[in-house]
Amino acid sequence: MAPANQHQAPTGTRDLYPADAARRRFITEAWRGASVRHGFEEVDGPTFEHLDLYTVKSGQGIVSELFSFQRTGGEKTYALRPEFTPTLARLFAARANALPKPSKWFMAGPFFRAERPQRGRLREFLQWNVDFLGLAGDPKTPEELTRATAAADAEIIATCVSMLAMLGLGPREVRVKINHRRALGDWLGSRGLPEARHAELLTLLDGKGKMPPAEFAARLAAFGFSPEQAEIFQKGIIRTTVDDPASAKGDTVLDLTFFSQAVAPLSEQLAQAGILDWVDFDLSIVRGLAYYTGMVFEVHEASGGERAIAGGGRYDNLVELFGGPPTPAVGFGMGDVVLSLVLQDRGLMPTDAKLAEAAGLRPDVFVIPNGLPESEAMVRPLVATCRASGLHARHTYRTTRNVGKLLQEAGAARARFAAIIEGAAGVTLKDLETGQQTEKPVPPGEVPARVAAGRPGFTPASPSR
RNA sequence: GUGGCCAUAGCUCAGUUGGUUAGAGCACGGGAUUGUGAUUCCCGGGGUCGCGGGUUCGAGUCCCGUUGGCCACCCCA
Repeated sequence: MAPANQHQAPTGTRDLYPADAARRRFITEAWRGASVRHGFEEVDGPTFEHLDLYTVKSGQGIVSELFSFQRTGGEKTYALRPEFTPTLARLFAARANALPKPSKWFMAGPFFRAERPQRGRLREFLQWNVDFLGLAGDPKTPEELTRATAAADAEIIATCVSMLAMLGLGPREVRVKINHRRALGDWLGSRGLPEARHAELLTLLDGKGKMPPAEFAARLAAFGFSPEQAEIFQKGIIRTTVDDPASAKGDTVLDLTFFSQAVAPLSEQLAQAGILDWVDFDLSIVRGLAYYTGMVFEVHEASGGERAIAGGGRYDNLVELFGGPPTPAVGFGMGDVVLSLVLQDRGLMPTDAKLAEAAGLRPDVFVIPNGLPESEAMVRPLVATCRASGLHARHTYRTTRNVGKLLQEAGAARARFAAIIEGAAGVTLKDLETGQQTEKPVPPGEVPARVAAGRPGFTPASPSR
């Protein structure tokens, strides 16, 4: 793409020009806002770790999927972080005794995976991670444990939903698909499926979209499911209500009573959070075969055309695996790539002008000389005075002395005020939104205060304009 | 790692069976216009046509390789 003496960005990375950086900020600020509203505190870790940290959980097979390296002359092998959970577990394990229970943490930052880019996937991306570590109320009885677990699970899902809602997405645009690993496993066991074959079935469920329905049904038959039952799995979605959490009870084709009862406490909590109408219970949500021990969920665009917007679940064994005390935990991750695609496709990404305003990038004042040499000499001092007062002040870099052109530039920069220097007579302040301007020039020294006050004593603009 | 499609200005694209010095719109800069954000008009900077090789009197155009992009597979923590 470029001549030999030029450089290009590595595969799967992005260059961010001002408008791109503004869009990225829009997303990260929404992440941060939802996290803070729900009482999560920000943490972070290194962007690279010892390679071993990632093989503990995922095995050696993971190595080919990540960027690993050694320092020249060094012996230790590092890897750019492909996910946050191992770092999170490491952080929590190191100070577990001193940390409050529960601890509610979030982070947002860059992650790296050495995979071939395609729609919704890059090699460098941003990811928002939200985790609820420990449980409220030191539950002792099974009933207390069930209630506290469901409450934490629902809080995590609610935080995710809250962020999507703030961006203008609703239950018609995105669906939260929830499954329950342990309930599914118990149910399969009750049907007589040996535990050794559960993983095999999960893999099959996970891959249902990549094979014809007939093949899916045929392979389910090997697990003792009838074609009618296979169709239930094919559709996947199970409705539950708070009034009748076991509403699938009457389903004689696929007796899901066990499953429905297992997710009833979560349904109740989701209803209390006011987000049950965002949710489908879906037996085909598997989330790989990794470390999830209970509830798992993914957020998908309703049309199903995109990859998952977010995914997560309960991982009660992981902190212990990384050397901490046994700690129940639940969390999720959301990447910026698919989310951006969904927002763009739905027209929910604000215009550049609105992004600049939301990010606080609008200039307070744009200083314009009226063409006299003495006025031009006053531009930089006035700009400096305004900036020293804490104002966002700009001036032109153009050579033109055409005041109309310069006002146009001030407007294009979305400045709130234009300050037209009239030489020794002073400065005319113009409100660029209302078109009003000061009747008589004001002394330069008064400009910062008048701009800051937002009421610089305007009179209506002349009708001649 | 495998496969398909694609690559001309910052962006969107045109470029005839291979034929002179590669074009348009938008964007950007200057001017018409030392005094008020519009409209209009004029002018200008910008490209070794992704890169390298081959065929040919002649290649943006045809062939091969390569790099990059998009899409799918694998995988998805």
